[in-house]
Amino acid sequence: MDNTETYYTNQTSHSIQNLLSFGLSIDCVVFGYHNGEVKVLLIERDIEPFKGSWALIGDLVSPSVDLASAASEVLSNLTGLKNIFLEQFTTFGSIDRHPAGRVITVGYYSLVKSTAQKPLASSWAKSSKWFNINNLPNLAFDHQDILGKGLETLKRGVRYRPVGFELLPHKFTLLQLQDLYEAILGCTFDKPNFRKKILGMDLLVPLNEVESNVSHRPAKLFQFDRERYLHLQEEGFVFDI
Amino acid sequence: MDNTETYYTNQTSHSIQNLLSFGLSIDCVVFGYHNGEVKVLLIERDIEPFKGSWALIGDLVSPSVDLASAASEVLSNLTGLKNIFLEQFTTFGSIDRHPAGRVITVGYYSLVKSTAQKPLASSWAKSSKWFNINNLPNLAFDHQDILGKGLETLKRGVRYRPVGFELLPHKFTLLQLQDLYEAILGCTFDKPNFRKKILGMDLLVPLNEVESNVSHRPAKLFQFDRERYLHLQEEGFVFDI
DNA sequence: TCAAAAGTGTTCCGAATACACCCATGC
DNA sequence: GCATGGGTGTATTCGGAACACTTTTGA
Repeated sequence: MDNTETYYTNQTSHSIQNLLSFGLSIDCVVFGYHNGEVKVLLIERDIEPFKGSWALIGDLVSPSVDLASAASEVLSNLTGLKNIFLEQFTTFGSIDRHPAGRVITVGYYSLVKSTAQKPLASSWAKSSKWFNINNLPNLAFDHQDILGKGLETLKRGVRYRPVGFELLPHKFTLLQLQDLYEAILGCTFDKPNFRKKILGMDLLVPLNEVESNVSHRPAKLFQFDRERYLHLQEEGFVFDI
Repeated sequence: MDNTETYYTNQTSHSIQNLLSFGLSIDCVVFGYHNGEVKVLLIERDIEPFKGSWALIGDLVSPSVDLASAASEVLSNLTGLKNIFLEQFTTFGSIDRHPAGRVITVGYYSLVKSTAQKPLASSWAKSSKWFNINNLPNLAFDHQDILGKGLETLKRGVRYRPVGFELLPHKFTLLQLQDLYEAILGCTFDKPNFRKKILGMDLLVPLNEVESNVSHRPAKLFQFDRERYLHLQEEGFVFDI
């Protein structure tokens, strides 16, 4: 890796230092859902810069690991969360976005099935907390922008792909599903029509189970059938709410 | 930028070298359209590695310029193209994607109004050429993947946002527009219905001009009204073909 | 007058909407 | 019984698909 200069002769100033002078980090917007509220997991920084500020789940990346693995590792190191939905959206590269130097960050977003447990395993963070997306604190770095873009991505994604189920327990009622969509998209749906539409897709498996401990008629529980979705998708079906 | 170590104490091996050992590049999938064919602009590499191979419009990025500016510069340096549609899609970060070391690349795609002119201004490339997207040569690096992802992004984008117009001349006929959509999406549309739908959106301004030199009834020319689109968008209108 | 493409109108069908209504459970 | 949410059925409306048709030009 000595004379990378020769690989790109049209740029005049590609010394080795220039070629190698980027830091790379990953910032992950972790979304959760509980009691009708869409939430984001943030950590409180216990170190400078932005000590005491809230921030996204993020860290620098080691050059020895590829991007997708790095994202999983960051998430698992800082929260203990593994094997959950994790997808790249946008890369942020303003010159001054990190006070320590030029750091590019790749934005990921993640969807968690339950916000009940405290997901922090071990980290340099003082604490972690779920925040309602409509009531966020000030964030470190440019994390406000990143979170905003991530939320946009979620809103778009949830309409055309069956990713909403990643935020619900495996077994859920149709009303829970509808409430989730209403919370994310900020609108309301007609209950009978929502049922017809979602059941008509033939993607939900009705279970022989109902809610319990509710002071009204208990609702049937359903489960998302991923195999079925993949099969339908191959035939040209497109999920659309 | 001496002791970045202290900023991220949960990672054990963040020496300065590790923090700073990423190369950053931009690869841009430049799309064009001509005579019913969707095309991609490629350059023939005149230097190692992959000398003689075709590659996307791409180059290393200097740490002193931000990501969006870098993308414009790469495009303009290698093709002379300026002020055209340019948008980020995905970032690629496999460990071994560049033989010279760890280089992350941010994928952009660009839409060009005419593939008629030879867009190469000056570069380290032997030549440049427009290739039909259905008849591509072998590509350098992981550019096959990047191009594929870029094409996916274009297909999705063209359906829900009025970006198709970026590939047509300012004045165009409805059939040209329809042919463009059919070429990109790989399907056919019913002519009367396509007209009704697109005109019903109220986004096209009919000009007092017609085609010339055609051996049939000349078609009216239209123009895309961007102001109108932005206005409608604010009212909640979503472009959809 | 013919070919070729521009451009219009009309019917039909299915999906989305808007509601009205009944059902099961806890208190 | 009654409050609460679960669950079903139906009439209406709207947009898209299919397709038949007329118009205008060059050769």
